[in-house]
Amino acid sequence: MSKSSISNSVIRRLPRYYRFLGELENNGYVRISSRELSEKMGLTASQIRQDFNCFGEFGQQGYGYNVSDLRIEIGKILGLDKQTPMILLGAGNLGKAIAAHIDFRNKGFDLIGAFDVNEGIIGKEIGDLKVRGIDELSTFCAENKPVAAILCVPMGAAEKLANTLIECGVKAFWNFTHYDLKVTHKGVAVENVHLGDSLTTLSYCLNNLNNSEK
Amino acid sequence: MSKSSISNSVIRRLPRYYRFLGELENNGYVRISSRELSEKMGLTASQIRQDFNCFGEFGQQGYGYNVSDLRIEIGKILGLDKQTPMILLGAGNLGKAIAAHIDFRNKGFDLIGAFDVNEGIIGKEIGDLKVRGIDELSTFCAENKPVAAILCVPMGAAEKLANTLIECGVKAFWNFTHYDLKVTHKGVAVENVHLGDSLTTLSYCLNNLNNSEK
DNA sequence: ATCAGTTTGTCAAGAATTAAACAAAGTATT
DNA sequence: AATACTTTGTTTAATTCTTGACAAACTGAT
Repeated sequence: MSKSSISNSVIRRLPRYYRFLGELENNGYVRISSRELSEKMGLTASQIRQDFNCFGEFGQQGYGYNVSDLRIEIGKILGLDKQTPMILLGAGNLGKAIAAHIDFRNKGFDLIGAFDVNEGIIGKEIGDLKVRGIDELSTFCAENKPVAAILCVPMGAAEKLANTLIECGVKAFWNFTHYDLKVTHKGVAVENVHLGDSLTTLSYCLNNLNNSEK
Repeated sequence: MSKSSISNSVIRRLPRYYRFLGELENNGYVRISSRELSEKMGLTASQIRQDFNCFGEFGQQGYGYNVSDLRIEIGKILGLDKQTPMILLGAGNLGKAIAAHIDFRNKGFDLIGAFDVNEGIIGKEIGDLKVRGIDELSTFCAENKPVAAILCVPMGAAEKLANTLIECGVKAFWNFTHYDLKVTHKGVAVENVHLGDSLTTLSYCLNNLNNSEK
């Protein structure tokens, strides 16, 4: 209720801070200054101090920041102390790979179900989950109350499915479809991934390498 | 040599413009105004006009933009008229899924090889490619001159592998590892994806939904 | 051909983001 | 305990990005 209006730029940097602090901790760092962190991360020390100050005063003059404490604080800000129940929609190549590849527990989520329409996929195992038919979706949601969903379905199915899920109480979408999911409903969070756009951007950068020098 | 210093914000929007223009064309649109496009994309018309103007004058007063022509122009800007040879490093779950899921040809690339260290994976098929052992990498590069690489290897292997590939002539990296690949070498393009950070951001947004209203 | 309406390209104002600067408050060593 | 050094939190300045405004130029209908 307190910390409204954190800028999007700051939010986008938070996961990276969290990641670097974890690595520092693993490498035995107990404390770190904004200057040293800025060198490791390729940012300015000023920006780091200002980012952290959006959420409170975590450092100490003359000392710097306690790595472990700061990491825990940022983890709380990111909601990583929670375990939001999440389901996967679309258990094809990509959905399966994401379910297997991501460490959900350390990202604030708990993957509790997977669904597909393809008869050839239904019943198969993904990790310790069995893929369910999409017809079981509403019953499952009523019983297990998932709050987040991964969308790995074809573009055409995305919008309708998202609306169904919202009716079932889903409040967060991690969207890998080619459909730009809009945040029309209030109180719903959307993260559009768009791997294709990412690769397209790389194409631009590659083809304009020589021009980029000022 | 002409169009230096296009801002990163503009570049990040280009793939989305290209995508939307493709959909418009498929839906039979011949022309579109910045105002109408802005409504569809959720941007301001002013921003769209200024973005396009970074690259030339593609519109016509009183008429708008020709959808097909504009799409082709943006495609050229993005380098999508090329077919840059690309290889995949790490053909596990994620690598396989990406290779299968992405339409490389329409993103300016051509996937010509896949490599792994795991004996259980070497020799398997990914699409029409056979996974090669990593020991074949330098020979393959010498013969086939790949210019881009997808990194889907464990974090610990990323940096060393990237340096090897740069020596082999690779100039663009699509990096899915947890390692933040830095662009130290001049003339090398890097696109770090970091799916974990994306999910972490979603966790933040979900846990701060109520606070985000001003 | 003229005229009302539309839409671009561009300039200038406004916001937002990033960087620099520095006093205040700590640390560490003598 | 005193002094030199370090580093934060915060203010101020610079830069970048976005939006608003409007003349110039075109369309399309009369």
